[in-house]
Amino acid sequence: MQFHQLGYFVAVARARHFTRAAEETGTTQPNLSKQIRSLENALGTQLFVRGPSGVELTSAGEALLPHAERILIEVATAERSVHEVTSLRRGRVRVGATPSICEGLLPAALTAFHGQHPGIELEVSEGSSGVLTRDLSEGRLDVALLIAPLRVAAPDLVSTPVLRERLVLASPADADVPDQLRIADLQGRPLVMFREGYDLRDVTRRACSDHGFSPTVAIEGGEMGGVLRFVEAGLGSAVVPAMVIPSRPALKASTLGGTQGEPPLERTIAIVHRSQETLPLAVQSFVEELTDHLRSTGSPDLRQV
Amino acid sequence: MQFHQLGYFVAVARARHFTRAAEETGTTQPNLSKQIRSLENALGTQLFVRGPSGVELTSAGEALLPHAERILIEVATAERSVHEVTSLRRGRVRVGATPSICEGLLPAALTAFHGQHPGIELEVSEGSSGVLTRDLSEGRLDVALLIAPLRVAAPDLVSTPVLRERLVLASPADADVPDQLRIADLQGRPLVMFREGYDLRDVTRRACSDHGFSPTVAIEGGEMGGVLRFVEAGLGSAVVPAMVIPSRPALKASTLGGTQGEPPLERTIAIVHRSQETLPLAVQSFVEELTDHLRSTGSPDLRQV
DNA sequence: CGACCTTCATAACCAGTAGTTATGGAATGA
DNA sequence: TCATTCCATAACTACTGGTTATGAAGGTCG
Repeated sequence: MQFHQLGYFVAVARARHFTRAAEETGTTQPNLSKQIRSLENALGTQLFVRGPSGVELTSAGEALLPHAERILIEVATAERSVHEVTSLRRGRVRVGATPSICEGLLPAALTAFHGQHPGIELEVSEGSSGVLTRDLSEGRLDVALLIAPLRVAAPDLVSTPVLRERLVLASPADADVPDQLRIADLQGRPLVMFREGYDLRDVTRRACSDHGFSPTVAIEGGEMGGVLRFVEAGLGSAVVPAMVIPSRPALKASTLGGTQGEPPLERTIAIVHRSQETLPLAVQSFVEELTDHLRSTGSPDLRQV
Repeated sequence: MQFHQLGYFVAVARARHFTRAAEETGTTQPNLSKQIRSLENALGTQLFVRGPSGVELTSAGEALLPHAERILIEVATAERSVHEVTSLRRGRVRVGATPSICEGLLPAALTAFHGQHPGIELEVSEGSSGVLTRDLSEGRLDVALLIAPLRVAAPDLVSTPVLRERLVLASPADADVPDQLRIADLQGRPLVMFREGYDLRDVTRRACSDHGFSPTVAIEGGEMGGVLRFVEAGLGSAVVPAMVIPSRPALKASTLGGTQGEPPLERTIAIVHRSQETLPLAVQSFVEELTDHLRSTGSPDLRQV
C-alpha cells in the first residue's frame, strides 16, 4: 500500500468515476486503473465495482474510505508540522544567563526575538557560568550568555565573545568614595560579596589577589538584589556591573582601574552554545539574532568586542 | 514522502542507530541511509544528526515522530478494518421478509447465521413482497425472503426459489369443516381477509377468481395475528400458510387442492437480492447460508424446490 | 438495428527508485 | 597505532509509477 494510491482511491471514491478522478488528481486514467488495482491487490479485496456508468464502492471500499481520508489529513499535518519547525513558526529555545545579564541585557533581547518569532517558546534559566556551562554541555540548555573565558573545559561548546562590560564599585550615594579608584584602593575597604557561584565573586577575589591582597569582607552570600540593598544600607561597597547602577539612585559608582596604565576592570560576556550541526533551527536563529542585538548594544560601560 | 520511509524513520528514531534499525526493519543499512535521506529531501530538512556514536533527532525529526507513529498506526488500522469486512468479522445485512416468514422460517435462519458470524449486524424489515422488492431495488435492503414470482418487474434482482409452502384453510377447531377441500369449496364460505399488501390476500383472491368466483369476505384488513384471532373467534376461515397452524391449538387446518388432479394450493418462497458483484461479502455469505439453511428445512408443508 | 460515444482495462514502453553488494571514510576505543 | 564501529557512497538490478496508444463492453441516439 502506498500513499499516492490512497490519494487516488479517495479521488475515485469521491468522483465515482475513474476518468474524472484522473483529471482531478492530475494523472491519467490508465495509471489510475493500475494503481487502484495495485491497491486492491495489496489489500486482497476489490474496492470498487466497475460499471460502464460510473463505479461504486464495495463494502471493503467503504470501510477503507474514512481511514484513507484520515491518513491523508494526518500526512498533510505531519508535513505542515515539520515545516513549521523549520520555518521558525514553532520551537523552543532554552536560554541561560548569569543573574546580572538576566536583569540587564537579556530582557530586551528576548523581547526583540519574541516579537519576530512569537511561536517560539523561550525558557530562561538563571545561574552561574559554571552551572550554565554544564547545563549546556549536557543538553539542558540550548544557548547561554556567560562570562568568558569559561572556567571549566568544554570542548563541545562554541563561545563567541560579544561585549566587554565595565565593572564598578557600587557605594551608597552619600558615601565618601572617590569617583575613580585603582584596584589596590579596594584593600581594606569593606565589601559586600556575592554568594558562591556568582562570577562577580570570583572576579572580585581574583582582582584583589592579582594585586597582592585579600578583600575585606563586610557581609557575604547575597544574590544580586540583596547585595545592592546591603550597599544602599551602608554595610559596604560591592564590585558590580556598571549597568546596574543607573536604575539605583541610592548608589554611586566608582570606576575601577582605567588609569595610569592600569587596565579597567571588565568582564567579557560571551554567547555560548553547542557546536554547530545539532542545533535546532530555532536555536541557530536565536543565536544569530542575539549576537546581532548585543553587538549593536553599545554604551560607555558595554564595549563591543 | 513515502509510506515505507516513515516506517524506516520511526525505526531509526527508536533505535537511534541506522544499522540496528536496518536489521529490525529487515532491510540493509545503505538502503536505510538512502531512504532517510530521500525523506529528508522530500521534507526539505534534516531529520537526524548523524554521529559516529549513534544518531539524534533534530527538532524537525522530533516534530515528525509522533505524526509518523500515528500514521503507521492508522494505516495498520485501515488494513485491519478492510480485512475485517472481507473476513466477515464485521458488516451488516439488511434482511426483508413477509410477515408469515418473519414468524416462521426466518428466526431459526438468523440465529444460525448470527452464531457463525456474530460480528455481522442483522436488520430485519417486515413487509409485503411488493414493498420489499422495491426496497431491494433501491438499496434499502440487501436480501429478502419473498413470495415468488415477483409481481413487479425488477430486472436487477436475482430471485432463487427455495421452498414451496402449503397453504391451508384455517378454521376454528370446533367448526364443521372438512379436512380436505377443493378451491371451489371456498365459494360462499365466509373468509377473513388480510389487509391490502399481504401476499396471502392476493393469493386467495387469485385462487378464487381462477375458479370463477369471488370470495365471500367476512371481515377484512387484518395482520397475520389479527386474522388468526378472528378465525379463532369464529368469524370465518382464512387461507394461511400451513406452518402457522401447529402453534394454534384453537385452529384446525383443511388442505386446499391436492385432490382429484387439482394441484395443491401452494406458494413459492424465494431468496431475492441484487445481482452479483455489488453485493457486500457479508451479504453474499448470508445468502449462501440462508439458501443452505432453507434447502435443508423440509416438512410436509414445506417442500424443497 | 447499427453507428457512435463513453468508460474502464490492457499493452508496451520509459524513467525513476527501492533495494542489493561492495567499499570508503571518520570517529572511538583499546 | 590498529582494530572496530558506523554511516555514506557507488554501482547495479529489478520493479513500478507513469505515459501513450489501443481495445472491449455498455449505453445512446438517429
